[in-house]
Amino acid sequence: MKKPTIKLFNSLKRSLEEFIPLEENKVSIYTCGPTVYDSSHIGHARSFIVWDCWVRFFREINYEVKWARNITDIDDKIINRSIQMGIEPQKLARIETYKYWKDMHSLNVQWPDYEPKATENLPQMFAFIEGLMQKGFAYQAENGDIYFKVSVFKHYGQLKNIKNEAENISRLENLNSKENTCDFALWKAFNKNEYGFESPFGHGRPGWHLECSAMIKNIFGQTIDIHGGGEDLTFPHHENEIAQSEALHSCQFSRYWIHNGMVLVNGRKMSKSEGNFITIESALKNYSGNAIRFFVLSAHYRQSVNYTEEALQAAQNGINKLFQIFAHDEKIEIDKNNLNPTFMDNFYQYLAEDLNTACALSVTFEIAKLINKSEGNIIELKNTLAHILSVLGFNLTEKLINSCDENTQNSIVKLLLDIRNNAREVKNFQLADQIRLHFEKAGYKLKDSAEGTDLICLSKV
RNA sequence: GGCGAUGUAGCCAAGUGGUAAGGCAGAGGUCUGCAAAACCUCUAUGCGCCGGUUCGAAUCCGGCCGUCGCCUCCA
Repeated sequence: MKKPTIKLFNSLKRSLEEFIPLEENKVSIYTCGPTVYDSSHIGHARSFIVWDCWVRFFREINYEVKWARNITDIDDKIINRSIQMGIEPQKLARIETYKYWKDMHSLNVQWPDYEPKATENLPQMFAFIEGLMQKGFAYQAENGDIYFKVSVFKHYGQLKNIKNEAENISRLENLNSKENTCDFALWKAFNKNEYGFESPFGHGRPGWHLECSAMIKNIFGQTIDIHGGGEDLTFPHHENEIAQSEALHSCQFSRYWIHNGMVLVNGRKMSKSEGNFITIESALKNYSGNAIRFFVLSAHYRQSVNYTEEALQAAQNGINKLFQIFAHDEKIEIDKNNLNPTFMDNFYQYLAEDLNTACALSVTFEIAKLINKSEGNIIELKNTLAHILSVLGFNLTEKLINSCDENTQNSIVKLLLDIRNNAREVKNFQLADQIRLHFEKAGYKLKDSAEGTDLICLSKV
């Protein structure tokens, strides 16, 4: 297969560019992960699904991908929440990390190759700060805080597109101990009795922006191919990452920057602080992980999308229609040597054009229609459809039919017992015994009494 | 105020010069014991508004209006 030319919208240049990796056939990609202090919501889900899809696509067209996605486990929010809950910050971080992993699993988001945590990279951060101080890009204020000196870094404002100093006025009026409002904290000093870590600069906590720069340096070195994140992170987070890393290394930090659009609720950004969020966990009560993924992928990743129940239901109906095709298959096995070249080519072209997943999804419906009409090579078409769905990251093991949840199973058992008791009443013992035998084969003994019929699990007696 | 997006049918959403993908919802039909699923047909002479460039514009240019994001923690 010929590798398609990938174009992606580089936020750094604000234009669509051909992707040319540093090393041929290799991609190093870092995406911003969560701050683990509370449940992830659909906005987070979108971001994680989009990066998962980028990575899956790169792998599909035979790039050797190294993907890192961090976990921010030091943060004021974690500390504040943990105080409220009366537990250690690191314990809260672990609890929330497990929940996050569970959400990622439900959404079929792949494990990244590296998942660095801030708390596990403190020495790297110390070294980073020391390097910046030695080069004159950082200073320690009287209160012990260490700040990055923005005025010394001449290339500040690449992502934000700042043209002159006057535009670069922060809304923050509080200088604290900073020399300039634009300067940002690399290290925040705290009293010994407050939560923090020992460092060469005293007791305190690292700044958020520093974390990503230090971990990227640790995993990938000075330059990576792609850095991704939500578009709300472009400023100041990503701008500051660039400043730190390029100041220290005197070379380009990330060659391409990709940013995903926001999920809106009633026209407003879904966010914790607005309180208008739907957690992944709660959405999964009504819709499948595949439906959430379908919802995300049916819009271009850079657009903002509105979360509505109607949209999620539409996504659920859409994905159900596609999976209906595999409803009677025991399991889905993909033979990569039996793919429809025309559809695959179209599919690749769409994804290669800045990951146009909406168009890529339209290919699946074209194939589905042919299969449902029994036109063409059905085995090849089904195989192609399954493969495309897997590249988009859908979970092919989610069964549509012949499976039901525990509540439904229990109610069906009750229904069977009712039918059997009705049969006994009308002396249809053949049917009653047939049902009894069926339960016994499944490992349950039926015991009739005046109070009704009890179900005894033989393996638990 | 600065920076950046965006406005396409009831809803979601593709489409950067050649005559409006796809999905959801809806209507009618085929099939069916009844359903479900599937299939067929229908659903924007028009892409926020007004001008301009062009043989030709949703697409390019200018103006206007609306919406959103960032500039403060945020995916």
